[in-house]
Amino acid sequence: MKRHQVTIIDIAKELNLSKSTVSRALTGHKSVKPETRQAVLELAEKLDYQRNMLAISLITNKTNTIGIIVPEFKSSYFPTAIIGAQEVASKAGYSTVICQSDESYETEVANTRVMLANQVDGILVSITKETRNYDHLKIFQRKGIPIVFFNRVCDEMEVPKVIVDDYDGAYRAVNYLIESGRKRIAHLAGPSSLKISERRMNGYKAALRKHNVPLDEELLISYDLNIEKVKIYVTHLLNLDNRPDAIFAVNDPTAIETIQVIRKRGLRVPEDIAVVGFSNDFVSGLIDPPLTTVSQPVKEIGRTAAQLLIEQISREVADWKSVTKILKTELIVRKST
Amino acid sequence: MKRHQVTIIDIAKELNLSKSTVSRALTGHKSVKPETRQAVLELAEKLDYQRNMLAISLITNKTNTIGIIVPEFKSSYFPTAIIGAQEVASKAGYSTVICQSDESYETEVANTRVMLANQVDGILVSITKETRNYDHLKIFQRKGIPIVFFNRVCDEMEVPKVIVDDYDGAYRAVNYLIESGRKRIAHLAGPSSLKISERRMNGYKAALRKHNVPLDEELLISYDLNIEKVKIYVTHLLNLDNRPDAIFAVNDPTAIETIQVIRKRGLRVPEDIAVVGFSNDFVSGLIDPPLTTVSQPVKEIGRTAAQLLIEQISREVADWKSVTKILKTELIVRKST
DNA sequence: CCGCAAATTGGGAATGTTCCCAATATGGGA
DNA sequence: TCCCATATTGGGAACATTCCCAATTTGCGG
Repeated sequence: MKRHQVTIIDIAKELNLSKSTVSRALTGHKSVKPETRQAVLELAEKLDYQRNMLAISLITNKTNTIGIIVPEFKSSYFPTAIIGAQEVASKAGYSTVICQSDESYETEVANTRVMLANQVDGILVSITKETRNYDHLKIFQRKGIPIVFFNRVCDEMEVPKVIVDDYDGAYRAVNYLIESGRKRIAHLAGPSSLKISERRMNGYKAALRKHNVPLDEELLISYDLNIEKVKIYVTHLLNLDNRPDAIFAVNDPTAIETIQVIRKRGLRVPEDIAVVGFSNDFVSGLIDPPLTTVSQPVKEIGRTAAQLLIEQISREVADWKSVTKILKTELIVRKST
Repeated sequence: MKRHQVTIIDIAKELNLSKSTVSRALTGHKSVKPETRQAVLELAEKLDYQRNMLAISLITNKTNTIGIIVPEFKSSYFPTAIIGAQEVASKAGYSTVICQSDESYETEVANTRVMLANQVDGILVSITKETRNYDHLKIFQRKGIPIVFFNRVCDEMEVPKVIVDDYDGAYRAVNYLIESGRKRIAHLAGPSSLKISERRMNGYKAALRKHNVPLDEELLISYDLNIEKVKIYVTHLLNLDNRPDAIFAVNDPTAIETIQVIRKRGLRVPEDIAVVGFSNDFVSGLIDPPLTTVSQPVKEIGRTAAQLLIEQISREVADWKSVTKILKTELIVRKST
């Protein structure tokens, strides 16, 4: 399928003008006679003329595009964050290229190549659970292309990051469990490669400590977020001699799956075991029983990240302010506790 | 932020070669001495060289990018379809630009401009519920840029489309309700601007007809998919002298909201009123009660659409085969009926 | 050692646009 | 009517790459 594009030269020829004048008319430059501009604009409209951003970007060295790399689309989390980011970006005249790494390091690397080749002006990244090497992301820094992390951040890079106060959220959730009388609280944590897991785990530990509940290593399980494995771990917890009376899950999908497993075993939530999640996924209020969870301002995270990124892009000099914005969480108590 | 890019000319200078040779080495052309290629490749690697797709696309008149325009990201439907489409696209060497029209006609038009300006090789579209004028989409046809509709299609354009058998799915759902003893079945339909609503409504009517149940216009309500309005309509239905004993909703979010409203009124689902949805959203099996719904092969829809699009792109002549692929649905019976 | 074909490399146009600088046109005051 | 300032327009380089055609080098048989 080869096709011919309408170019400013076509318009110029038709109107006996030079391409320079047409270009000026189209970009709204002042020094062009009103009638001329009018004529150009009309003909452009008539011919369905569309400016070729490829050529423009090639010259201006700016694509007005930001890239977003997220690990998955399964929960409502990333789609929601993306909506927030797009909102801010499009208001600032940027379009977005979205890539989904499918929790695979390989794919993430490939995605960064796509972004680089497409000359994005900056990227927003939330890394995969597998990512341990950050060379593919450091390339952006080296090339002077701004990068902002959100949610799943890379600690060894000095760039802006947007996260929520995971520690505090987890602390409050576990604190609530203890204060409502739960004695043995298990934590189904995320992989240690993610800072997010670590912070939530620390919040969990801190709450136990505050109430002088000794940490029982048996009740602390890290897993790789592969949802199928939840069954194994929860079953294991239920089989303990002294089984837990509450489970704090690292995120909502995990909590939801945990509830399913508990129920299949004939136990009741929350009577036998309370369950708490993290993130307040769209589904969490709808399931049975409605899930108690720590809510995050997800859209706001996307907005903030985009804002930070665009700020960096429009900054003249490369003084990466390595700000870390920490947004607040809120404990939403529902029927699962 | 101005930055300098590493170009093939930098590499050429460093190695005392011409840019032509470097280009050939990089693109894997045969007529270049192995040692030369080796040297070029090594230096490129060392300098973090990335080919500038802008320039390449400008010359080849091909961006290897497909655009995807969807109305929303709130349900899991479109994210899932996008995953399917991306899967096929990236296997074929295409990257994707995703735009979300937020159910706004204006935004959709703006999105098509972005796609055009970015010279996408083709687009996948699911229109907004507001879209009634299709000029912005017909531009693509006129320019010879392939377009494929999925889910929410435009009937007045002769291009490939991917849909599910909505009629049949709705028919089977309503048929099931009748056969399980329901007498008065209401239908909370979508806006008449969407063919999808029409087809589902026709399936509803056909099932009634088959069982000689007269169509009660009072029980047939079209609404604009603005989820907040569900409350008004369902309340209205519940206030009828002869209230329905079943509600067939046009999609899952509507069905879920319907259940909430029914329960707030102190009625039970399914004992008092059965509810059926459409699409088998990720959440549908998790809510209370688990929702009976018509499942669609969503990922497969995305895959098929992308496949069709890429076929069109690689076709030499513009013989738009206006095929309409109709995928099968399946009735998933759960506890809400 | 020469000639010729094959292998390898170089030069320059072309892609569609912006932007700088120069060229031309316009108009008002002397 | 002429001049000069201002308004308007034109010409060409530049962006990074590909690709065609031409130029140069290489190697092998005689």
